[in-house]
Amino acid sequence: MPHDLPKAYDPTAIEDHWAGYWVREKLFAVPAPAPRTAPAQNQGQDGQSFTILLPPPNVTGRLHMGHMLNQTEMDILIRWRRMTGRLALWLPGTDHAGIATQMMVERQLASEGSSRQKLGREAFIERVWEWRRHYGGAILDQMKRLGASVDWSREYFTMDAPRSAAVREAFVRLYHQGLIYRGAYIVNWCPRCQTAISDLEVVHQEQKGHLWEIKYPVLGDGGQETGEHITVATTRPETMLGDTAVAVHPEDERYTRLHGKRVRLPLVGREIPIITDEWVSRDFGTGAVKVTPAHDPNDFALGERHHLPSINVMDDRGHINENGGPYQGLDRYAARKRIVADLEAQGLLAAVKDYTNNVGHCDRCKTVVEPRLSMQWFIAVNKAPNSGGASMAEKAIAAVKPDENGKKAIRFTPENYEKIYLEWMTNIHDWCISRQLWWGHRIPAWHCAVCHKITVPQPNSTADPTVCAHCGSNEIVQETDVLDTWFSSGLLPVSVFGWPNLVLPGNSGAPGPPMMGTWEENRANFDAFYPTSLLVTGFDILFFWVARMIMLGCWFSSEVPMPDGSPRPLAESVPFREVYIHALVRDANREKMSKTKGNVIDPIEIVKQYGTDAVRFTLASMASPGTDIAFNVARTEGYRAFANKIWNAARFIFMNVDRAAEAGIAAPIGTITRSDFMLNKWPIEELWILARLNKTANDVNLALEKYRFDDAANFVYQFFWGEFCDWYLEIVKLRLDFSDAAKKHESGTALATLLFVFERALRLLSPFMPFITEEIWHTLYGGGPPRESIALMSYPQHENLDDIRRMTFYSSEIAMEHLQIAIEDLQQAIVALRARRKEIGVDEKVFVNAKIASGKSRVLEKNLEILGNIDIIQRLAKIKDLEIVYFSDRDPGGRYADLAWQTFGPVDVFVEFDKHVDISAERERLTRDIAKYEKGLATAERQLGNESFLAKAPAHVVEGLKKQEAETRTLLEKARAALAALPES
RNA sequence: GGGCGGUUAGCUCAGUUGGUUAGAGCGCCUGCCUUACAAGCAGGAGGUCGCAGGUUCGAGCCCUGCACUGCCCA
Repeated sequence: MPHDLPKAYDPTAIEDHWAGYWVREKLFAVPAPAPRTAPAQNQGQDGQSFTILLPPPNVTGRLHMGHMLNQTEMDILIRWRRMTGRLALWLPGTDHAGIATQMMVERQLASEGSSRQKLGREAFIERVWEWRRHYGGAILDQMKRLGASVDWSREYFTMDAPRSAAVREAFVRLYHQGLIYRGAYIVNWCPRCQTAISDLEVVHQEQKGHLWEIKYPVLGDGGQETGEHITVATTRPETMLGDTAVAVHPEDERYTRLHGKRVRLPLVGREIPIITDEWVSRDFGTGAVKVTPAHDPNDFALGERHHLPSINVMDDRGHINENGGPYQGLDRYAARKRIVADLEAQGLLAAVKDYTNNVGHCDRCKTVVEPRLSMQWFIAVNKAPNSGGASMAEKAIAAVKPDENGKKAIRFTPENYEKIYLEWMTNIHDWCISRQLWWGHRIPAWHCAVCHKITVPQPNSTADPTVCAHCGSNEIVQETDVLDTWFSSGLLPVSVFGWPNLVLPGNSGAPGPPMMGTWEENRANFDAFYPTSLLVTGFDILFFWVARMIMLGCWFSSEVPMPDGSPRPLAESVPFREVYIHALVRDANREKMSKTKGNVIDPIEIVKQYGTDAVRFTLASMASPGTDIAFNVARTEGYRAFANKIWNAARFIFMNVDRAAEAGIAAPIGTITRSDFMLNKWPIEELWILARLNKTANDVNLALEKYRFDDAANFVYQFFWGEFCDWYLEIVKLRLDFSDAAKKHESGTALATLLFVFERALRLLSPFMPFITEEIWHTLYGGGPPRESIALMSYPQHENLDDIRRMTFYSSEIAMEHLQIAIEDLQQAIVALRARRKEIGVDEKVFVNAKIASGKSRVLEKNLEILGNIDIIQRLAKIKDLEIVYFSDRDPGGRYADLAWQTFGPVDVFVEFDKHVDISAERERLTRDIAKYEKGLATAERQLGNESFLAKAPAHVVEGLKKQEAETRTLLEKARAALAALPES
């Protein structure tokens, strides 16, 4: 089997193939567990499943760097857990994204000269569905291309039939529990989107504006103007049309005499009272404020307290309405101009001051939000349900707060998000869930034209009501508002596993809503996969989505009994057990990526240039919890080089497999074939690399447990490149001589170990770089791999070492440590020889004679180890004859003044060469060294002379410092002697 | 206005409960196309850990103040 691999790794040549293969072969599909049969069996309870729900991207979206980071992290974790033997399920899907999608289609209609109004609601919705069928899969296709190991057979959409059924059932249940109400409240209104938006969808931005001070004429008892004025300050003068009071602080002495008086509202002529309220800030503006309950949340609260009327002066486009008299029809900003001008003309404008304030903008379209009074639907998050018990917010707090034993049902990483979450949830306001859109889940409530009451279907009913539940009239029409998109995505953790079908009584054996499966299947899925194990997401949707999933998930899952039939406790009703919050991906200059700045990095473009694996590795290696990622392609270039390194290691290995085959040596993969267990028959590099592989596996596993993607990636990188390639491969070249029949056994066993380690290293790397490892792994098995994919193999674990230990005399930790020291000595000797060669200008290619001297502090056996491996030193440091001597031999006078020798840490080296040493360079180097040693020695001596230190510091610290002091002293002596021995120049 | 975080090598970041002379990748300098790899190999330079105090035998890490900077909430 010849292995013809191109010299440089070309990811584009293989990635599409494997991405398609993984999807086509359904490698990551997790079928529904066997349906549960009574009595209850315990299917998902032993912690063996590992489930992640993909934060659903907007159906209108294109993959950006944030998605790629998010998905890379999830894919690493799910691939890793799958390889460690867990039943690993990753559920993909998309979000119908009410406003965004509607905007997208409206824009399309506009370009055709049409509009949604012209089309009508029904046709418009059909048009959106059509749009979704055409373009809605784009972002998931990108995900497929990036190799995300999700179960595509379980793909969901927040508007599909099962999810719609869940939304309807959730709404009606909450309504009948008294937790959903309709009322006129101040909401954030977007005049462009023509819908209410939640507090979270408003982004505040500092903006330079003005503070207008307006004089309101004070009226006397008879209603006549007294000639006196009260001056109010406002940033939005146009809202004065809706003023219903002027408010001052009760203790503000400037206005005491005006308490109880009335003023005439300029331009409008309405008489309104002056009221007192402690909310008014005496320092703001003039200390007197106008009160417009219909257009400001604070004023609304004030109006409630003082029973003021609310006068809405704007329509849904932000234009002045019929209540604005002569200003009717004007846009809010045009009205502002006119009103200011008119006030000025009447001499009622006292002042105009520059003022910077925080203005709310619509998160979607950046239009300035208008607080506006309107009829909306809300969830009462702080209210107990009719049946009694905790409120939604209380449950959501209990799910995160440590209980009396310090246990948490949901754990956040990084931990500080727990505090942020609890802070928010403790101060949460009722959730406005209605949106004045057409695209979305239409609210299942019917208005009666006769009695004006609302009819909401009973739970567990699929039919829509035909008559009013209160008066029996058949003149009922369905509410036109739709639900907030986050309402449906908040239900996902339960709706993807068959809620509500599995709690509807009497449903056993009957099919649920379309696409939902049977009650038994739903139940089996729920038992196996709920609660999900982990949620990986960005902090930007902590409140939007994470918090809402916790609220809704805890609420609705609590009625699903445990597999054994017992009631579900809070710890088992949470939607996920862990939340990992990742950071923001910024550009190389740490700037937030934005379309307007033009610094957006398209992950697909980068992937095309460098390969998916390299981009994934970049993100992983920088994904330290809590730190933003400054994405720099220089890093990606480095990891493309890493992929290339692995590729070429594979080429080297395949070349040797081929050579061995020609010599009639078969090399089995995955077994170590040493038949001779004698210690001295085990080459030092084999034991060492096996130990390193083992240690690396351990480190990587531990790092991933803690979501330390950066550490995990770096451990693998360091092992593969710094240890496997740089040292082990270079050393093993000595053993791979297949031409010599006498060495057949040795070379065959060396190759077997090489293959053993390489194959495991590929598995170790696979979750991080799935494409290249899959490709090489399949090639390694020459078309007959033990599984369909490396991703289905087991992940290397620490325990593997026990087998190796049993096969050798390295049966103790101490022996392994000894081995570690021995190889380090060997490496140090090689590094020292190479450095010395460089210092004295030996040509890279030339083999020279050399000597090494090691100190008495090093144990004799170590030197023997080196002697036994002298060929390694010779090869790696290009040495002809190597002599090992002791310090006493190398320097009989004890003055260390022999210029031909140089000290490198614990070893002194001598390299035979006829060229002269560069005296000035040598002097510079030695002077620098001496300064460094002197400083180190002074520090050490000061510490060791301190009695408190000796008394209080732990023994190993004192011990270490003493040893270090002695070593530094020797190095200093040597350096001083060498400097003194330098000839004058 | 309230709250949270950050400041460590030229750049981007690690640094576990305070403990021996602070690490990595990239970049930089020097020399090499050594038949796995120039997307490579070998060697090397580079940091008074934002500033000022304090606690301690000992501080990048703990405390106080200051400066700069980012984010969230109102």
